Amino acid sequence: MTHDKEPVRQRLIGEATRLFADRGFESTSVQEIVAAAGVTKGAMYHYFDSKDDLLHEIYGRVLRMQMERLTLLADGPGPVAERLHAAAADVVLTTVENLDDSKIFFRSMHLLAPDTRKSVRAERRRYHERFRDLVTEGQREGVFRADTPAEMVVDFFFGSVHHLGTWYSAEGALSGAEVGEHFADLLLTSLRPK
Amino acid sequence: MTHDKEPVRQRLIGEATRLFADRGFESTSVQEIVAAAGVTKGAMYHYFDSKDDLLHEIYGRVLRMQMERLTLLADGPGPVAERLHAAAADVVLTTVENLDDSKIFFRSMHLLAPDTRKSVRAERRRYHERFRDLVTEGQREGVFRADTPAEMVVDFFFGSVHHLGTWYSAEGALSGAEVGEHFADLLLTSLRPK
DNA sequence: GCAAGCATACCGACTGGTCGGTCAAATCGA
DNA sequence: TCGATTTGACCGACCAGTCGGTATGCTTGC
Repeated sequence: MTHDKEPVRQRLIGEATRLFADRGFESTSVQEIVAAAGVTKGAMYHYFDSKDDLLHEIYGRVLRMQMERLTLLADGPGPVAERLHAAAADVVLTTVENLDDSKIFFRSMHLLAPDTRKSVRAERRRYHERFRDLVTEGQREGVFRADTPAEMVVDFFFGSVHHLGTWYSAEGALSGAEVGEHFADLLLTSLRPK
Repeated sequence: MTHDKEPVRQRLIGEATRLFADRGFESTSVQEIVAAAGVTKGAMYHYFDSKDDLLHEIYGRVLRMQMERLTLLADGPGPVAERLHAAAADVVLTTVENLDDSKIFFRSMHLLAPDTRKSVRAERRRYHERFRDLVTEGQREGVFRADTPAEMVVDFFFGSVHHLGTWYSAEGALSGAEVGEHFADLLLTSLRPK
């Protein structure tokens, strides 16, 4: 049970993610987290400065991973429509595969300390901008309609992605990859010139 | 100051909405709410059973209003594409005009007592179903593409709507009506048959 | 006189965080 | 090689403060 080989720090992050997604950040006590991880509060405060710090770490992990994958796909070869399609489908897939992270992300943002929140927002913004650049690129080339601001298209799409956590279920009929294909399809279609 | 003519009950709901949207449900104490409304806890617990009950009331108001408007537009005259367009633009507009409600809605759902949450979910579901029926209607008529499940189209669209609270600002360049038009446009375009 | 509409005073549970201490492993000096 | 010393990982008891909620009583208007 507790003789899990996974290091304590990882276990704390893992259990915290599960609990935060389930009950929310504020409704989860530090006591519950450390109990779930099979350690005590002393251990947690040995690895993290505060409960906020723990949450910050969760955000950091997600942001790093998503940015990495987007850069890879966006800077890859092929026409812009294909790259956007791939990036869109991929972000849906990784979101579904880390649904707990996603739930926490958009539910708890406002609970972060102001400075932390600012840095998370900035990181998120860079991500959105990279995505938006794909849209504007296609608009310049004329393969995407240009009468809707690229910024709004991105907000439109990521709204859908962020809200996967409220309805998607791994036990449902559709796999993450399938939803990704559908979403990417809807996005690309909505960008078709008239 | 306190001699506001607005009845205490309304004032409590109003201030609670503002505070919940700002700091979140769990980070807002009952003390803060009653202070903002210029009364004491005795007053609040006279009108509401609990803090949860207050939150429930906020959900109820939003749900009732949105359902009412959707029914009016969906059951109205005109071709289905126009009705869907109108309904989509309208829900964006009302969301933007009640942005605090929207923020609370998707951030605090998981904090409701299980029974309450269940009833909110059910109500929300009926709303989605009415919206979805518009999509299937258009698919049957052949004016919308049918290779994407209507259910998913609805989830896709309402993800975007729900997330308006995270990026839309009344001080921004775009009015609620403008965003509504753009969103409805994107939705209708994404449904165009090939 | 009697509800309805509040205020005041208070309770018990629980919170995030601290702090002194333990214990095994690594490092070091001779 | 081996004892001494330091270090990192972690425990468990304990704060001071805050929370949602309640019990009771006053004050109006009818």
